[in-house]
Amino acid sequence: MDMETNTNFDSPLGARGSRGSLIYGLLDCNNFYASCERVFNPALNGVPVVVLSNNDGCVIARSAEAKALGIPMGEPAFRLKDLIESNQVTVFSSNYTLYGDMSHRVMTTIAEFVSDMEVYSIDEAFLLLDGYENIDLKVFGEKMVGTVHRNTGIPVSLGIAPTKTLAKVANKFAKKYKDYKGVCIIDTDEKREKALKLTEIGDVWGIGRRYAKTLHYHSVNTAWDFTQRTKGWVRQTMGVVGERTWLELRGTACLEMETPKSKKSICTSRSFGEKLTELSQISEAVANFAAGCAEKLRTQNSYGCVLTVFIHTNPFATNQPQYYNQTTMQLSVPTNDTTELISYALRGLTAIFATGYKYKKAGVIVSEIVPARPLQGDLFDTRNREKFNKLMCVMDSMNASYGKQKVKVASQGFDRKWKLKNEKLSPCYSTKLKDALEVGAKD
DNA sequence: TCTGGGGTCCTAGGACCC
DNA sequence: TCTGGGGTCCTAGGACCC
Repeated sequence: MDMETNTNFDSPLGARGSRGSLIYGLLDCNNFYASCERVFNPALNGVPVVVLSNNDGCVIARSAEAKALGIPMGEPAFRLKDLIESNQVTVFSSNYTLYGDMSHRVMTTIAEFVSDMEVYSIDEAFLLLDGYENIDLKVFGEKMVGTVHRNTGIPVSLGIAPTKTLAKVANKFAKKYKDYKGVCIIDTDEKREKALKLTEIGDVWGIGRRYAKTLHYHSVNTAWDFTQRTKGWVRQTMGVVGERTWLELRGTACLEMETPKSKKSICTSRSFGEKLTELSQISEAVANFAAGCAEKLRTQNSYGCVLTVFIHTNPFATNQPQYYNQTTMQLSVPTNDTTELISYALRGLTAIFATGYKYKKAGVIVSEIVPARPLQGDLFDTRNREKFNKLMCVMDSMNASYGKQKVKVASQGFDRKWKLKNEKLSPCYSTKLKDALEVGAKD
């Protein structure tokens, strides 16, 4: 359906109707990374801002003004050079320390309003609004949205509906139409129908590029078209995952709130700032990736049993010889020890490294993660685990006090040829002072 | 010249076993 | 020539998410 056919363009679902069984809320931050950069630099309000991925590769966040210029999500930065210059777009390298801290502030504020929440990503949380039947959800939602904005400086939007997938749909409307004041509620079948008819099938949560193409081929263009197909057809075409989306869009909740689980796999990987050809250079990078995985494991108090190393050349450089390889090792004893994971990772790298290629990226993945080490280890394990455990504790606490990477293992090196580019990094406004205070306190 | 990083879940097919 | 059937486990690959 065309937007123009709507009489009320600013809030196409019309006035609020009588309430059905509302349960789920989805609150997410508007243009999160760009908004974070703005919080500490108000001069950026009203002007186009974009944030680039690691290595200053491609666009991963855009302010409304940048979107209006037609800058697409995921576009490589080098292709946007002219557009950026001619429109004076402010460009930032991604600053995950800043975004992580701002995210925490937002989530903490939401938690003051809703006890049952699921932090779904760095900038989104699902809320369970069961038991809120007797309050005006529109008023409640607007208060929450306003408070988050006031307390953190980050603008947010809230969608409320009977299922998670519909809450996602509602959220898009809350973002798109000013009259909703940041909160859109789908609480009747009429609104659901209207919303789904205005929603492109590819914009539905759970429908990616691939399925969108298939569905368009079958003349399914809107979320509403999709819901009008039979369950059997959807099951056949898209499996159980598609069937769930179909049910959710029809108002039957099949995705519940999830409790945070410890991760099943942990990956640390990067593209290199410059192409690497020498095993020694890549070893340094891989040692750092392994160290990164070890730290993440220790943070969540767990141990890995399997380690994978991979390396590859630049797949976009089609005129150059390509190489991709990976190897996976079972570890003799579950571990989160930096030195041990590094030694496995380097052994793996040596096994898969081939000379004569220009390498672009490498990574380390730890999987089969367990919460604790089994009491009965490997009988032939000769490592003094007690000692290394203490060493790791000391390393973590020193790095916590004096800053990341101050203490590390020799093979992590100082050369850092593999280091990524981030030429337009903003200062860590939100954590700089805190870090200084923490160092001071421990001094 | 220059194209991110970190996850999850599901399915199909092969190996293997009884 | 004829050549079971069912279960489990593992893995690779494909799809999705932010």
